[in-house]
Amino acid sequence: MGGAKAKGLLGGERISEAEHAVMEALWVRAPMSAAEVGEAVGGQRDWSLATVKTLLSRLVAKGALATEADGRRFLYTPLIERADYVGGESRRLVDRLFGGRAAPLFAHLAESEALSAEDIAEIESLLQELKQ
Amino acid sequence: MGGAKAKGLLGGERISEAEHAVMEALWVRAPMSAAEVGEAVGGQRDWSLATVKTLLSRLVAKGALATEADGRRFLYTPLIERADYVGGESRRLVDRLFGGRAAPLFAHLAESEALSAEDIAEIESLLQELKQ
DNA sequence: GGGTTCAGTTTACAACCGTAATCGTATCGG
DNA sequence: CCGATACGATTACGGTTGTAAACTGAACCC
Repeated sequence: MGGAKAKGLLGGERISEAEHAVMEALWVRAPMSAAEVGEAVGGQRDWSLATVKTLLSRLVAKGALATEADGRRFLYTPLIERADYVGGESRRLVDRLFGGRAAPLFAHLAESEALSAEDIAEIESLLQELKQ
Repeated sequence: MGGAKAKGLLGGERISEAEHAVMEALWVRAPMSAAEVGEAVGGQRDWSLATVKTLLSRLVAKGALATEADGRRFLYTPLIERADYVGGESRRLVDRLFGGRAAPLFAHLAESEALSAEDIAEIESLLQELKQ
């Protein structure tokens, strides 16, 4: 289900951190107008509407968002799936810091107490599934 | 073992990706001169020595490296530990993409086949330790 | 001891990022 | 019909990053 070959971003353009916040809003609900996106991210970041518009434009330019005209304005919709983005970023980190192996990442998270009891239980059951 | 209070980078300066490659070289062996670092990273990136020097200077400015005079040149040594850097970056990713929970990260890595059989075995034994 | 060499420092410069203000124009209310 | 609005597009601008050349001063070799 998606992620297999869907490369996303044409040419390997990367999504910046601020842009990512905009994507998150649109992954929650889409399509949305610029104003709606501004309102949606308003809780997290303190951006002027102008800033949101700039980010939306850049994301469209990067091929991460599609626009659909709705009267005099645009509605924006993600062109890449959150799962693909998240997977890509995770992989990048694992590659860059752990030589592509996930186990050391796990060890680090565990060591730094970033794992809650629920996390551990959850991961355990995931492992059970994987082993089948 | 380190990481407890060793904050690293003064003021929260971030290490860029290119700079990180330099840090990796110095985490493997330190101290090293600029020329030695250039040689060490030569395999990975195709940088001119000038580029390496720039990166070293920036890292010193950021408080990530210490310099020690050795005749007419400097020897560079990391001021932050790799474990701290890696831990911080991992945490940042988990916070940004998974709301701070590590389990979904694993779900993603698992789903995207980023987990090898060894990874799974290794994580399993780590889990056993954690549960004690 | 004067040129060559080597090392760090300064300067460069385009792309990208965060953050916006301004501009131009289509629309809407009166 | 006209001014106020609401939008997207254009322009801005300082900081960071990647990548490197030019500069400068010290050390070393004839």
